[in-house]
Amino acid sequence: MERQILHVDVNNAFLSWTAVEELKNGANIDIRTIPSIIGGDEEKRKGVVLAKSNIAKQFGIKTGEPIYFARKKCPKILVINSNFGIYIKYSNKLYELLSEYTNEIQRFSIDECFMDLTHFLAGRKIMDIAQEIKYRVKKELGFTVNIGIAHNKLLAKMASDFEKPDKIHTLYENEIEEKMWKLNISDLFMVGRKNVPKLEKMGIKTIGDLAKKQEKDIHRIFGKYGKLIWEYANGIDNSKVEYEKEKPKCIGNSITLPHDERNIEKIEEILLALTEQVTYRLRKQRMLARVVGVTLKTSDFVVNSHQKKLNYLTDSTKIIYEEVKKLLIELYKDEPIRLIGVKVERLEDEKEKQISLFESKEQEKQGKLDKVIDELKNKYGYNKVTRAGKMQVNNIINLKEEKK
DNA sequence: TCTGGGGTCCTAGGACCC
DNA sequence: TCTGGGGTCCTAGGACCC
Repeated sequence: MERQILHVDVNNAFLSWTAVEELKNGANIDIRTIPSIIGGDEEKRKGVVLAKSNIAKQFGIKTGEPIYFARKKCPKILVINSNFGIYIKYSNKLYELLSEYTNEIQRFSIDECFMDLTHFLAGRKIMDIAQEIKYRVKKELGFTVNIGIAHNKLLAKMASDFEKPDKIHTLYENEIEEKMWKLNISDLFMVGRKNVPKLEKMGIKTIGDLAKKQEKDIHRIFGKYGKLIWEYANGIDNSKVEYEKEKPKCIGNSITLPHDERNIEKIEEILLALTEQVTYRLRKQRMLARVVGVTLKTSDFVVNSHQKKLNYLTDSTKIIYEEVKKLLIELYKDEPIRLIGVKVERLEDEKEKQISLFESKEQEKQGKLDKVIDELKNKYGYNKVTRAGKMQVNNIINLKEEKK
């Protein structure tokens, strides 16, 4: 049976949500109607465009580019600092509304959901449901969405990316040639910056050009990735809407520093703050890590990483900090550091842990300490309780509220 | 020009084993 | 002297997404 899939995508999400929040608080201009962008803090060297209004887009401003460029393109642009608390609030509201239509919903990102309505149509036409969702989101939540309708996720996602904003598009198998094949190859999901020039050199300029190539040729040249994008170009995708909440496969925390840093003690202090946040989230997930890693980016944007597989599973702040500190020291070559990152991976459920008869008194003590600190953080707020003593560090590393 | 942060997945090369 | 092949595991790095 053909599946009935929707992809719901919030138009200019961070900017729209900010507009809604501002209007609710009595603002008299709607930032969606002027040249405006949402960006990170330029003073802290996080000055990239995270979202833009449609008018900003007309000036050629692109998501991901430095705010500095955006100002060159449009000197009168209004720049608003990002505020993730707001985004999570509206993301949750959207999710709740969509949940009235099916429980087979996958939160694909903070502003996108896939919905499988195959078993939830209740005699209605899928187009009617999409129209109702679009209307209700606008009326009840105050922002617009694009909705793609198709028989699989890839085509639904491609469809929602057609004309914007506030539009519904279908992309059924018999419409692929007419609606999708004419698009530039860069418009295909999973075809990014690095592979576009390679494909173009092979004479592949549109999605249709890729679709018409021999699968085996693309597979041979690009490996597994080639097979994937060839199938996508032909509208083939059998992946399911993953509506069961999945456990994370890795947890990481990184920060671009306000200034390049070459004082190793300072770097270690930041490393501790990052580790503390990562292990706090790890314990919150009730998971244990087998691999830990450190990433450094130097002032000239060269990225180096070191990781290590432990021969045990742990969620201990102290143990993981000691490991990543060793990795940092191996990695660090007395250069100015722009970014520091910590991550844990090969995660396993806490309950999988073998109960070690030989767990030392020291390990036991650390586990209890972590638990006490976590409880204090939960009670008084993450940044109020910390081991990475210095306020400077606490000020740059903030825990964003978790998604629901 | 000045370039975030959080993820997932894949690949290549080297170590090591039989 | 000059010398296998296959498999697994580990690590580093990179592509892609939003």
